[in-house]
Amino acid sequence: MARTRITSQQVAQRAGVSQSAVSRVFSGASASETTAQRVRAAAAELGYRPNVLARSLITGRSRIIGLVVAYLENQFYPDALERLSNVLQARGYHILIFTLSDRDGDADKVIEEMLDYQVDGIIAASVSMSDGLAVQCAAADIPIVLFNRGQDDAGLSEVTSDNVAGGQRIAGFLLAGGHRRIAHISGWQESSTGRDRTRGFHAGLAAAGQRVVAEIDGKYRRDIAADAAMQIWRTARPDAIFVGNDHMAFGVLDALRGPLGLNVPDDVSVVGYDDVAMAAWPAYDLTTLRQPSGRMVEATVATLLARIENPDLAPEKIRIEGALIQRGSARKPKGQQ
Amino acid sequence: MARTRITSQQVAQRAGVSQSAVSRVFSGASASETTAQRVRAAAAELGYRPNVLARSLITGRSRIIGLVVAYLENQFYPDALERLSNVLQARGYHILIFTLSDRDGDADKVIEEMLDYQVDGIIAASVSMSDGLAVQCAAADIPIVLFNRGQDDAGLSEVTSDNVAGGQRIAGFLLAGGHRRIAHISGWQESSTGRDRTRGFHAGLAAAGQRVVAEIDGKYRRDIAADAAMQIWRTARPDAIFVGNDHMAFGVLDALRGPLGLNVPDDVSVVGYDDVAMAAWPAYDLTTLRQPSGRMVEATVATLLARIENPDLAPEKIRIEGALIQRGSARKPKGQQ
DNA sequence: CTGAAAGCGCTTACAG
DNA sequence: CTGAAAGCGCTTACAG
Repeated sequence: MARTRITSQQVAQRAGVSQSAVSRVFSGASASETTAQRVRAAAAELGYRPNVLARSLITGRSRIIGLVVAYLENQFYPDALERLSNVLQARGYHILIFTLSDRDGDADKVIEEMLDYQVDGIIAASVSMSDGLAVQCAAADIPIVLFNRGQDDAGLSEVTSDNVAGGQRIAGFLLAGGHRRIAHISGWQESSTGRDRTRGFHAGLAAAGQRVVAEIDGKYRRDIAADAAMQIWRTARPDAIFVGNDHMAFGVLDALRGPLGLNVPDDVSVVGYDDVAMAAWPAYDLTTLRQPSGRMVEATVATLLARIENPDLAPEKIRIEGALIQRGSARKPKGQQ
Repeated sequence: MARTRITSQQVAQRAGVSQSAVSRVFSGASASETTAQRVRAAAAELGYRPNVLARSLITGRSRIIGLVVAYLENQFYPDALERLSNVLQARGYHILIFTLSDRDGDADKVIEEMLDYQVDGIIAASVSMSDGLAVQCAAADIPIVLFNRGQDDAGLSEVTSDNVAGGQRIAGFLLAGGHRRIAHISGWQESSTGRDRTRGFHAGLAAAGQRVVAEIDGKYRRDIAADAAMQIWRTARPDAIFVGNDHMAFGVLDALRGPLGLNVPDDVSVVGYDDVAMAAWPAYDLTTLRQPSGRMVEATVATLLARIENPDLAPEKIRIEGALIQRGSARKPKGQQ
């Protein structure tokens, strides 16, 4: 069976008009009402729909947004992906997905493939990228926005929460709760989010003349974080642990309550970062700093589409405030319920 | 700044060959070694990469696979999505994502949009589709495979686990464990997976002269399932509950252990379906029937690409066996540890 | 092996 | 408003 999609030519023939006329009614250009009706009737009978790829060849707009994702096991990302897709779909764009097989590394190679598909813009979630690559995209005039990751040097747009302020906030909260032996299982220190949260956290402790009693890089991996929790407990006996994201915090809670048989928060408080849906589930009931995924997605799409429509716009660095969500995994400050 | 991608024409000029020659070396057609070298050198200097969209216009192959997804909050799907993307990417295809905003409903509209993008094939995960639509895809000669969903009437490919056998297996397991008041919070009964698991479960109970003491449709939603658990406990006092998927089972466990203060499995056993990563986490430690996501993905890609490359192939219905994974949420049969 | 030419399915000036 | 024509960036017979 041959692949036989209907073309505008065939519609034109059936409607008794020129192919250009058909194109005009489907691209919203001017056409008389009678022409439009005949074209639409013919198209409906034939089941015609314009070939988006052919259109994009001439318009230079594919209406495809390339999305690089990793860490899909961290609920924050599927959630963001779904939101991004919905918002973009509503605005007539679609997402072409690129996953990173080996964690870091070849974001660059993947972006080259995106360019092959003539994407109108790129969203890189939880991914950094080489400066050379950023330059290449700039040269090709493809707007990029980093989602939940920052990069100082390159002139890229980025949308993050205020991770430094968040880390600081958590330090203040733990201190106010009377914790004095505070440990940290950090987010991956090769990522801006990991570094910023840690930096803010340190600053918050330092402001009260304190410092962490132990610190290990959890690298955003559940298993590494769980091991880190065991080790930190054995060596430092903390009364609180700030974990660099919720995904790791769940592993930490499991390790603390399971193998170690500890009571959270009586023996030790645990605070995460993100406020993914699971953080509210009774099994974890995790105190955490919310990254407002919905608002981050809206900002991402807004700035990306704005730059697609107007390439002269400068890159933006957008920082969204998040709230501390107090649940049961951390002792609360006195005088507060 | 104008969008200025390099074209094969420019490479040809720089290399001192014809545009066809450039095309040949990049499409793998025959070319002399000297020509190939000059072309590659010129391309490298200019940063040329072929325009995939232009290529697909003439070859009739976009190397884009449309993927419809929903239920991304159920970890089974992001996991499958990541696997699908990796496997397809390795074979030179990429995924264009389409999310369903309102649960059921307009899978059809979304598929029309996919056709506009000239996708080479479609994977519909956790989605059914109207027969009319299936016919339309057949007419356009676009292979479709339903992932984790079946549809009897239409001549579509599908990849599922053996849900009937799975439901039956779980019934046998619970019976062998000495349970006698068995309840069921079913997977969505408008979906083939939900229906099949329930059917197998009923059959398994019936084979031992038993039937469920209570049953509510959880519709694959955590909150509905949690409410159902409360209601079933109040009205029927079951000693075991089979929940139609893991995602709901987590909510059921939270409801049983939290508000109801029950001990699982001493007061009541709980069994899920899927074996998502979280099922192995200590907080849930869920006994469940594994759907082998990796094998399902491989089968999906294999059958889809086979039909893309050879359109005469008939649709396949592939059923993959899953194992029962015994963990701590359900009492085990006597004489077994 | 190689170049000139036709053509994939559209959009968009250009005349009329 | 409308049609004929050029052209988007490629691939692929067709001659040579």
